[in-house]
Amino acid sequence: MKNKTKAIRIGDMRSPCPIANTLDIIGDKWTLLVIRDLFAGKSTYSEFSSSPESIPTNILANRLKRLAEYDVIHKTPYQQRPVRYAYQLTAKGRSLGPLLLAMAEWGKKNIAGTEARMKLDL
Amino acid sequence: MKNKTKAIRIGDMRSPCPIANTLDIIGDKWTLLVIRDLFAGKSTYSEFSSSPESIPTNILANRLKRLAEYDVIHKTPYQQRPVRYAYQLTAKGRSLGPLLLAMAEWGKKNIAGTEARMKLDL
DNA sequence: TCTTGTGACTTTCGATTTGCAAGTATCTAT
DNA sequence: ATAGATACTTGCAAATCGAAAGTCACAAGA
Repeated sequence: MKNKTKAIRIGDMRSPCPIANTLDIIGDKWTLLVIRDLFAGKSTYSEFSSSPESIPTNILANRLKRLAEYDVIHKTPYQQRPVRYAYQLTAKGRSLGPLLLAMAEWGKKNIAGTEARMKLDL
Repeated sequence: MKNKTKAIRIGDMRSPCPIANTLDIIGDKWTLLVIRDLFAGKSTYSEFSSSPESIPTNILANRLKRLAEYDVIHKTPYQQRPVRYAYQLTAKGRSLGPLLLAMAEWGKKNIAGTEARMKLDL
């Protein structure tokens, strides 16, 4: 079976620029924090919710949906009765490691008072 | 004289995470496109405006202001009569090179139809 | 069985941000 | 005097955000 992930349609792109198109997937205040949590080993809705930044639940649901549509993460039930879901990074998602690392490095060097309390498996 | 750039106040941070705090400066659809343009050698308001993504002028003004406040870029008049301004990356801004590179690489590898038409001096 | 609790969302709705269009200000050139 | 360029600012409707409350499925305890 084909995987049914959404691809950005070339005609709908604001430009062919790889940076612009990447921003259309992960360019906002919250998405990369969810990705960070996934790299930190978190995988459930409630684990993401309990991160220190307190992402609103509706935003979290929206971002998880978008990331799944673009095949950056995938959602699987890890138990029945009651159904519980786990989100995991796809290969595409894991390849965001260097980007996340570059961002963390920049923040640590350039923003006073920042501190990495979470170890990421980048 | 002291430089009067805005620092993120520790008490106002949503968390001490370097990634979260970096996102509060550059985490949106447009900011990194302006940074990209700067790395491509552009420096004026009209040059940013004429990029293929067509950033709205009010958004552009707002982002340039924010980036200057956080000392990522600085604005200098490059001529009088009439006054014309040039924006340039600071050292802090130039150190975003690796992040931009990581983002461009991810986009090229993972989003079909993207193509780098601009060469950046990262 | 009734009630409480947990996980995973969805809905509501006021506040904020976006983005298109038009307007302002300064100065040069014709 | 009028037009054109650069660099913005303003107005306003539409989209998005975000805090809080509600929904749904199931489990476990009283």
